[in-house]
Amino acid sequence: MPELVEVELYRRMAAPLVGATVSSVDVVDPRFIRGAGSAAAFAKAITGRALTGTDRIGKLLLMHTDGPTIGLRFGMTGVLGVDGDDGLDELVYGPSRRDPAWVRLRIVTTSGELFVRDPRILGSAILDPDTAALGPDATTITAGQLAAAVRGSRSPIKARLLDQHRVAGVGNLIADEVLWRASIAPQRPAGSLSAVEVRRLHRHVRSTVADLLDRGGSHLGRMTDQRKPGGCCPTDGTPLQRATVGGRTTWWCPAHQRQGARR
DNA sequence: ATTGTGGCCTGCCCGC
DNA sequence: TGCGGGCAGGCCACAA
Repeated sequence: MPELVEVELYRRMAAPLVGATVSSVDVVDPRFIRGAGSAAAFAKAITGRALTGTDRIGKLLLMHTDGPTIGLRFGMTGVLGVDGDDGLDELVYGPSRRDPAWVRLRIVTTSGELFVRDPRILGSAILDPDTAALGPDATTITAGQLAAAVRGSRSPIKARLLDQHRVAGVGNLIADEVLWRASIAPQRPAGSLSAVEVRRLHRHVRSTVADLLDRGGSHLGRMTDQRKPGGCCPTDGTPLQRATVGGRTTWWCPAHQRQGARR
């Protein structure tokens, strides 16, 4: 599913359109538009505007104009296309087909066309999204910021990583990969992590996200393909365990991600 | 304030 | 062969 990694790739696809002008907007499915105003109001607000820049905070893609900023969220199955070219071949948990009926939004510009295909409509488009509520982006989060996000909480550490208000950009697959690499059990109360563990977690958040960007997908981690019944830890061969943590399906290695605090 | 839960939305896959 | 149930999870509304 689109996590920070996919959305960053989408942003890079959209970046060449900066400088172009929006010539027309087709809200194919009005359910895709969130926030105040109707689909018609959305189209009217950005038609004729010049695209002035792209940005990304966590999983939120921002396209600035000389008017309102366009915010795009991709949910779990959303894919961005530019000029009819899908940048990503397939999404984990997303259908591999490319049914034209799943296109929910189309923005035509003087330099090319941008569209969002989202079968389940879990994504959305919104004007001038509230970005203040998002936590620091996982690609650049500092050790101090992560420590603040974790401190004093009884929530499972995984739930804390998934909370976009605390850390922006980490989704279910990245969270499992990070905790696996950091040798921290996902259900550990966040506030129970030692200072050493928090620093270790911070290093792994930053390095894992960078690594997954290099690999080109949040599903391309070292343990991701073992997140299935019968899957084993790539490091020590221990059968991975599965449970719901923070409301999400969670896989971890019971041997090297132990419940008790370590070191 | 924090923390947890259910609903949205639909394609896909398994078992009958 | 068709059908129903379960599952996937990002995000938001809502409850305690």
